[in-house]
Amino acid sequence: MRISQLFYQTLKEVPREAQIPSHQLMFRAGMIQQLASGIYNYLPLAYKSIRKLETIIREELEKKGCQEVLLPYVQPSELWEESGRWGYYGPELLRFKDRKGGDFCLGPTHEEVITDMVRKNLKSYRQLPWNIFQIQTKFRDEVRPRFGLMRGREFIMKDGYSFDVDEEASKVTYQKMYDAYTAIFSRCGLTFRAVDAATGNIGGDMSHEFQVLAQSGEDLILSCDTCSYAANVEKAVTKRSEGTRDSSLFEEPEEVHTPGCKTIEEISDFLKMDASRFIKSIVYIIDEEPVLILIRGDLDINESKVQTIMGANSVELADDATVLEITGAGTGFAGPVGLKKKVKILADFSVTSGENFVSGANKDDYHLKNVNYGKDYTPDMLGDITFAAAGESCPHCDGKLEEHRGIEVGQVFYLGTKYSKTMNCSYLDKDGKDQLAVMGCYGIGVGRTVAAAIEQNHDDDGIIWPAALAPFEAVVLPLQMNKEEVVQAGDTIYEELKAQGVDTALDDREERAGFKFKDADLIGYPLQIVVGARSLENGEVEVKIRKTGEKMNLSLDKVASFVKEYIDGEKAIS
RNA sequence: CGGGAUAUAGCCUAGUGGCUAAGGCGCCUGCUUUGGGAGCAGGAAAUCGCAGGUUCGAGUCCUGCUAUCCCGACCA
Repeated sequence: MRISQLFYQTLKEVPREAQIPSHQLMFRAGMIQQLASGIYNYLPLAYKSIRKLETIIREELEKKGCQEVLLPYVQPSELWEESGRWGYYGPELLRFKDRKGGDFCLGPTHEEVITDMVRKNLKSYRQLPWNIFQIQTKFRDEVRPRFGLMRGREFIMKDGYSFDVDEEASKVTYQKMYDAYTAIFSRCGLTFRAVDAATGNIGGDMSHEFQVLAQSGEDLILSCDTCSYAANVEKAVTKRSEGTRDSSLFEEPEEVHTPGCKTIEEISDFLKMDASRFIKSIVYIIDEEPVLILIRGDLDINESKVQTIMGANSVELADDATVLEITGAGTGFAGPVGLKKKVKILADFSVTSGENFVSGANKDDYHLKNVNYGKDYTPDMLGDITFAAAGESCPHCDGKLEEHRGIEVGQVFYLGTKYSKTMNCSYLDKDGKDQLAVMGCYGIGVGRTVAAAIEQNHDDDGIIWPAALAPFEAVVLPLQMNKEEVVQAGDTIYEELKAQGVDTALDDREERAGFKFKDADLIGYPLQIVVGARSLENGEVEVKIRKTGEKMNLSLDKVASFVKEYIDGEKAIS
């Protein structure tokens, strides 16, 4: 590619909107343009990187026997009603009507469509396994899109779905996909961790996220400093169980007047007691049923763990009216004592250690002192529903958990029969009996992975592309465009590199040397081949390695082979 | 959805009720220059987010709307 013809423009300044390095740099390097909140144009440089990632994805998936399709991104409501998700998928699902008044949505994911497609073709166990994927634009009307390609509303995603005869076969497929993902992100030259993940409302009961480690990551992950355990903070567990109490220390409950003290902070200040001496009692609506959740005052409820423990589809806070109806008091004065018959109670292990807690009294402006687990109340369910934290023990070994920030670039789910059941996707087994297909699903955020690569690889001057994702692997920079021999040498090297199969750009613009250097650093070509009058006198050019800043002089006849070798070496790193 | 902020040329900004809306980056022309975003001279480019209002006079004040960003809640 001759850069004089490339559709792009680099900028010295960034719009105020761009907040994180990948967004700023992609903007400055002329890779993306915003069209609306969370919706972007991909310019040639960005799309080249995206296509390179897509190629890696295709190669690795095809090695595992996956097949590529392309499904519609406009989907009829009927399928979503069948799976039940039309009802409880929120406004994130962009819905609209066609001219006949029929309900449609833009696909945020494709479980429904793929399951429908497969069930129409699936007859016999002999056909399975099937593992089908697509790379396509998705739309999710995120409440708060941000950070450029990191969290867009419209984004490119690879989504794949597997269909197996039974759980055992499906778990083999899951492992294959896990391995494929590991290979994909390794080939991209990314530093990442595969972590245990929550399954959210896509359902299923086993999942890993692939997290690229980066400061600006939106996800918090915990990993063991000793073994391979790593998990999203939503899912991370630590060694926890029911605690112990000394019942000889139990005192009788006693009401205490606490006017206006609704939050743990207020009541803790008012009574001059530490937050850990309180039981936080919060009413949730879990699958339309109220549940009172208890946790120690200094801890937070991990809704994801609640969802898992309850096997629920939705977990949300109850509104004030519901709280009043159930507890007989305004929000802020709920407590477990005396509510046993009115509402189901879920307690965290944290309330089972120690004695004489303070909780709400289910009476406006009153709290109850000396509340004891097992004596004054007994929850219906007990479990670990708090967040794990750095410094706690690893659940698998004696190590300690440490904290990292991560960007979720991929996720694999074991779905079981969640969708094949509601949508009746079945086959006949050897005995002629009807069986449900067992499914898995597997996603990669394509644009996000490219952005994550930049988050992880940049400096003050610009992007430092891993060779595998670089829009161009090398750039040739003729410094004096008015000198025939420089232009000639540049052209020759450029042609040689292309002939070697190196994806090369030639900066043939009538610009000064400094300008070309700045642009090359910003765009982040892994190698810069500097053709200048000075070194050309010795029959040499200078090669700069963007990653290390290292510069070396090479004779003209050695350049192409050096570049080829270097790039191949970089791309082989995994 | 709650809280906060912003909206002036393609981009970054100045403009604090009063003359023709100013500067930098970028763009075009010419000259000069050619190893780290050069210099000089000239030029094009703005319905000051939209609508209404206050005022002799509004980019500037008020109201409404829209869009964008930030924090939080949310997020297969």
